[in-house]
Amino acid sequence: MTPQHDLPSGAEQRQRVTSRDVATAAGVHQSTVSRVLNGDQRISSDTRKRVEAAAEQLGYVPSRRAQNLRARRSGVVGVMVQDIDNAFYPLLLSDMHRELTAAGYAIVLIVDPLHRRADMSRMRQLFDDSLDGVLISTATIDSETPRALHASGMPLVLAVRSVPNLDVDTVESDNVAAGREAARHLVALGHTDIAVAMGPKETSTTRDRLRGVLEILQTELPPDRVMHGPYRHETGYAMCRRLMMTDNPPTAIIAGNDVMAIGVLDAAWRSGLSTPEDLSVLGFDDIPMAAWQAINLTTVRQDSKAIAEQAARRLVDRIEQPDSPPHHDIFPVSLTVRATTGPLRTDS
Amino acid sequence: MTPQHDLPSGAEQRQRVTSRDVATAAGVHQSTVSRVLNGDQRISSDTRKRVEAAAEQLGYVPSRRAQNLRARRSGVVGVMVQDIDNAFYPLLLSDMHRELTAAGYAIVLIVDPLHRRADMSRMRQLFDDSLDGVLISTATIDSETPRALHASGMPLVLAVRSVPNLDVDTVESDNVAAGREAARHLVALGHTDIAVAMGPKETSTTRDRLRGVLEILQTELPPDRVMHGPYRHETGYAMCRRLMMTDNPPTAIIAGNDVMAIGVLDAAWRSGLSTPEDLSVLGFDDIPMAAWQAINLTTVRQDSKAIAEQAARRLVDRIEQPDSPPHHDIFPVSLTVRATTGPLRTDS
DNA sequence: TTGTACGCGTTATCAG
DNA sequence: CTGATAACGCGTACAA
Repeated sequence: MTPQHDLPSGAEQRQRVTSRDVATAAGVHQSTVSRVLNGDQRISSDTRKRVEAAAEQLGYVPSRRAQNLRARRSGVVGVMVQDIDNAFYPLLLSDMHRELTAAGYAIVLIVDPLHRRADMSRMRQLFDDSLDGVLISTATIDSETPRALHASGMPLVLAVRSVPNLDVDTVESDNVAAGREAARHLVALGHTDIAVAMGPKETSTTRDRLRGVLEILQTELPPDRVMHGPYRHETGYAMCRRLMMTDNPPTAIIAGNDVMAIGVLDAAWRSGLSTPEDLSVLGFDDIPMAAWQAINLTTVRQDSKAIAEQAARRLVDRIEQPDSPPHHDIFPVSLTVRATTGPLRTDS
Repeated sequence: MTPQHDLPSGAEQRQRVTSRDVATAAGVHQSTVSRVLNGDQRISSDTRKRVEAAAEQLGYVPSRRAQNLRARRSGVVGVMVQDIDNAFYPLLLSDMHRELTAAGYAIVLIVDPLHRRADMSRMRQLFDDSLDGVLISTATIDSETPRALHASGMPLVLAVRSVPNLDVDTVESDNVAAGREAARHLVALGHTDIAVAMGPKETSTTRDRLRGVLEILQTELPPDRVMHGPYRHETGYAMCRRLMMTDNPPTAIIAGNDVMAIGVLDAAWRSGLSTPEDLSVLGFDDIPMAAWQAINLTTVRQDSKAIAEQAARRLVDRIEQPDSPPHHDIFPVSLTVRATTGPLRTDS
C-alpha cells in the first residue's frame, strides 16, 4: 500500500529535472508546464513567464522518452545499407539524411545482416516500435526482411533496388536502360568480346542491368564471361584478375557498378594494362570518384541524389499516410563517356 | 470521472497488440506476461507455455518506447561526423557501428552543424534523453558543443580530435609525431620548398600535425606556403591550383589528410604534372583509396580502426561508469611510402 | 485560464 | 507462483 521507488540503477543520475519539478518551482500544476512548453494559447502571460523562467532556471529539457510513449511515435527512421565504407552508400546516406532531418526525423544506421534468418533475432529493433519507418537500400529479390516488415505494418520504402511481387513504395533507376546504354556504347566501339563483372545475382539492379546488356548484345554470353559477386572493390579486383589470367581475355568489361569498376581498373593497371588500349572498362552510378583524373571512368550515371531524396520523402509520406497506394518511381540514367573506354584495338 | 481515450492520430494503427492483450488471451494478469517474457524463473511452466503461445499467436512485440521510459535508457548513442560522403568518416562510422552494435547500442547519425550557435536549437536531440551517449569526431578547439554536452552530464567521447581544457575521454593519434614523420620524409628526399595544405586551423589534428612539421623544418613557413581549409577533396584541389599558379611553386605539398591529398593530386595531374617528378604529395590517414594503384599515395598512417573501436568502448564504459576518471588514449602513427613522393628533381 | 485525472505500455514491488 | 498496484514523464479531455 505504500508508494515505492526503484533505485536508479546507480549509473543514471542525469535528466533529473522533470516537468513536475518545474511546476513546483513555478507554483503551478504539471499540466500547466506542459501547456506552456507546447505553446498552448490560452495561458495567461503571467504564468507563462513564471513557468518559462522556472524551466530556464532549472535547465529543464522535456523527456523524449516520455513524449515518445505518449505520442506513439519515435521520430526515428532506420536506414538500411549494405556496407558503410563502400562509397556508394555514404552518398545515399548523406542525401537521405539531409531530407529526413529536414522532415524532423533522426536516422539510425542499420547494416544489413545479409537476410540470414539467424540474424533476424538481432533485428528486433526493426519490429518493435522504436522506429517510425524504414528505408531499405539492400533489398534482394528473395529477401524476407522487407516482406516481413511490410506484413508487420512497418512503413517501408525500397530505394535503389526493388523486390518482385511486393507492393511497397519503390524508388529506383531504369536499370534495364542503363544496361542497354552500356552495351550499346561498347558495341559501337567495336567490342565483341565483352565480359560482365556484375553484382549479386539476386539483386534487381544486377538482374536489370544484365537484362539490358543482353538485349543489345542479342546473344547469350558464355559462362566464363559472366561473373557475380558483392558490390565491392575487391570483387571487381578479383574478377578482373581471373579474366586476365585466361588465354583469351575479353577486350571490355562491364562492371556491376563504379565501386567494382574501380576494383577492375586497379587490377588491370596493377598488371600493367592500359585503358582503353588494352581493355575497356565501364561502370554504373557515376560516383564522384569516377570523375577524378586518376580514374576517369566511363559509366552510366544514375541520379542517386534524386533517388535518395525521393525515397526519403516517400517514407515520410508513407508514415503519415499508411494506407495510400504505393508509388513506384523510376529515374532515368545517362551514359557518361570518359577515358576508360575506347575503340577496339586493331592489333597486327 | 469517466475514462478517456485520445484518438490515435489516424496515422497510427500499428503496434496494436500489447502485453495486456496477451494477458487477456492467456487468461492471466498483464504483469505475468511481462514476467514470462523476461524469463522470470518462478513461473509455472504451464502458464509460461500458455503465455508464450498467446504471445506468439498474437504476434506480440514488446514496446521499446515503454521499456525505454521504464528503464531510463534508450539504447541509442549519437555519432557526430562532419560529412557523411567524405571517405574518412564512413571508415570511422563503420568500425564504431560494429563495436556499438555488439555492445547492444544503436547508432543515430548526427551531422555536425558546424557549431554555429543558431543551430544548437536544432540539436535538442543532443540534450534530451533520447541518447545514452555521444561520440564526437568533429570537435574543434573552440567548439562549444562538447563542453555544453559534458556540462549537461551527457556521456561523451571525443574521437580523432580533442578539445583543450576539456576533461573528457579522448581517443586520438599522435598527430605531432605524424607531422614530424611527414616532414622528415620530405626533408630526407631533399625538399626545401615545402607547402602545407592543411585542414581547418581550429582543429587539433591540424594544429598538431603542423606543429610536428615545423619542429622538423626548424623554420617558419612563409605565409603563402601555409593554407587552411575544410578536410575535403575540393579544398585540396583548389589549394594545389593556387600554389601551382604562382611563379615559384613548391616542390612538395603536405596535405591535411588523404582526402585533401587526393584533391591535390587530382589538380596536379589534371594540369599535366607528374608525381613525384614535378611534385611530391603526402597525406595523413592512409584510407583504403590511398593504396589504389591509380593513387598510390605516400601518407602517414593512423589506425582509424583502433581509434574508432576504442572510442566506442570508452563510450560504453562511460555510460556505465559516468563518474570514473576520463582516459586519454593516443595511438601511434607510421609513415607509409608509396609513389607520390620522391627525390627533389635536380633539373638542369 | 488552470487544476484534476488518466493513459501511453512497461517493469518492479508487495501482498497473498 | 501470481495478481494488484505503483511508477517512468508527458500530453490532453474534462471539469471548474
